[in-house]
Amino acid sequence: MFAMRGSVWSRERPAAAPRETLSRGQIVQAAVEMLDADGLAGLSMRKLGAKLNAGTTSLYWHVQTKDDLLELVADEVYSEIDVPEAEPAGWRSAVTLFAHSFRAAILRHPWFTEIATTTPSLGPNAIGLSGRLYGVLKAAGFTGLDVDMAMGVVITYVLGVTSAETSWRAAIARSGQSMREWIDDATAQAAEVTRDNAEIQESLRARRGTDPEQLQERMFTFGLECMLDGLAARVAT
Amino acid sequence: MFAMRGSVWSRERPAAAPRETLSRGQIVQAAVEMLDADGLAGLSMRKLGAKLNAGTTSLYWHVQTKDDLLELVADEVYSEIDVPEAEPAGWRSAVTLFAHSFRAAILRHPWFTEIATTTPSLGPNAIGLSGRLYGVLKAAGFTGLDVDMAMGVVITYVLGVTSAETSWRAAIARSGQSMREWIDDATAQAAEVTRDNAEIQESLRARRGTDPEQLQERMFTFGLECMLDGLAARVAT
DNA sequence: AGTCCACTCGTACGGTGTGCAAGTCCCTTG
DNA sequence: CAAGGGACTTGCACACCGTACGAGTGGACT
Repeated sequence: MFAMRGSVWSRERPAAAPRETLSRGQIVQAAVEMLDADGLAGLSMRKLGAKLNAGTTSLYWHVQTKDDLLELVADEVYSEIDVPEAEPAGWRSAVTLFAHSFRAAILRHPWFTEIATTTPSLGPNAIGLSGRLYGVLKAAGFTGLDVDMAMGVVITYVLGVTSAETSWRAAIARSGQSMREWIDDATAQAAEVTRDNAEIQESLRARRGTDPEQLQERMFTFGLECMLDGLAARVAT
Repeated sequence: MFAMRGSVWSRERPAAAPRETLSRGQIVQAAVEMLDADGLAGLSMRKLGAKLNAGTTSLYWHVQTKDDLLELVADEVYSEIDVPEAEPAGWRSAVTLFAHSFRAAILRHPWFTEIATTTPSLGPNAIGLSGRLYGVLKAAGFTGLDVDMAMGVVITYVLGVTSAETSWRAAIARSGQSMREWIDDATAQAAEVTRDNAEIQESLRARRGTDPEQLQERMFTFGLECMLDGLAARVAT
């Protein structure tokens, strides 16, 4: 042929350029985007393949199963969470910041709770995070099993509260109603069931009108403070 | 034919017996049994129909959608939970008993967490339970929003901790390993990732051998006590 | 030039939830 | 007793799912 070996034309792309290939990181990242956009129920291997311009089953060379992928994706979220050092500001402040950072990450990725409450977190980021939190609590003066328990209790508290939060946000989104409408309906339903309890009726009426998102955050810190009070009472100063 | 009208044979069943028909309660009960046996992933409308000797789509006359059925089924769990009165033993004891009763119910129906962290609980049993808990806390001296927050915080704490617990139990069951093996593997994995953190290494080594189920319960009450300490400090005596 | 291996992908299988329209039974009314 | 109507059941079909499998392809090595 015309092009000789070594001529410019014979290798438009650098000859050594390895074939463009899918990678695990690429897949995980695309999955995160898709989850953020469509939620857990909206993620399918077929759609994910299409989004990456790849055949559906190509993904299965890089990832054993969809559940495995979800574990990878969940571990990605842990990488977004801060665990400050205990040093200058004290353990209580560090744990508080951690908790808020955790909550913020979850609210950015609401699908996270569904995965995290279903499969244990054993990815490197999750374990690394535990390690740092462990350090903070140990430095705070907790000893023996108390370190593990304090850690577990804080983590699961955050997960529990935010699960509740994301679940009703999702329910509202599913219903197609506005938040206001949905809450009014739910309150009406509650009122119906508890119609013989005057106190609750009054409380339901009283709470109407307060911003639920803000209320949710207040509750989060309220419970966190309670928890931390209890922990503080159990640490040898 | 031989049998005359009115003879015993012509109507084995009392003639007026209305056609045997599916009922919502029947469906819910069968679903609970199936869930207890096979977990959430093991429940399908087809299998449920078969179990009830009914066509699959017959169920859809009594229940709008599978998700609706799951809500009904979850609300059934709430009916198994005790909320003692605050009266003789004090609010703290009542809430403690409630929390343990809640946890016990969840451990009996591990699939519950997956539903409860996904969809808000608005069924009559759930709301009724909230009402009673509300009464306890109000009687304890909480006022205004604090009642709601205290209630929410306790409920979500229990849900959070037990979610973690059921999730690793399920993971073990899925893996086919024994609990001991699985934990050893997980610990090894954690050790690998945190290999440069001497404190954790030591802690991991120390915890090997303690019964994880018992440890889980200790952690549950540990966190609960912390929470209650914090709450106690916030209630006007 | 030939071999090997990392990687891709089309096809197919056995499931899933559920909309739809036809059917069956019983109770009520004429 | 006949006819009508509504409560309830059901088979079929659709669109979608996760993934096992085996054939294919391209680049790097010998």
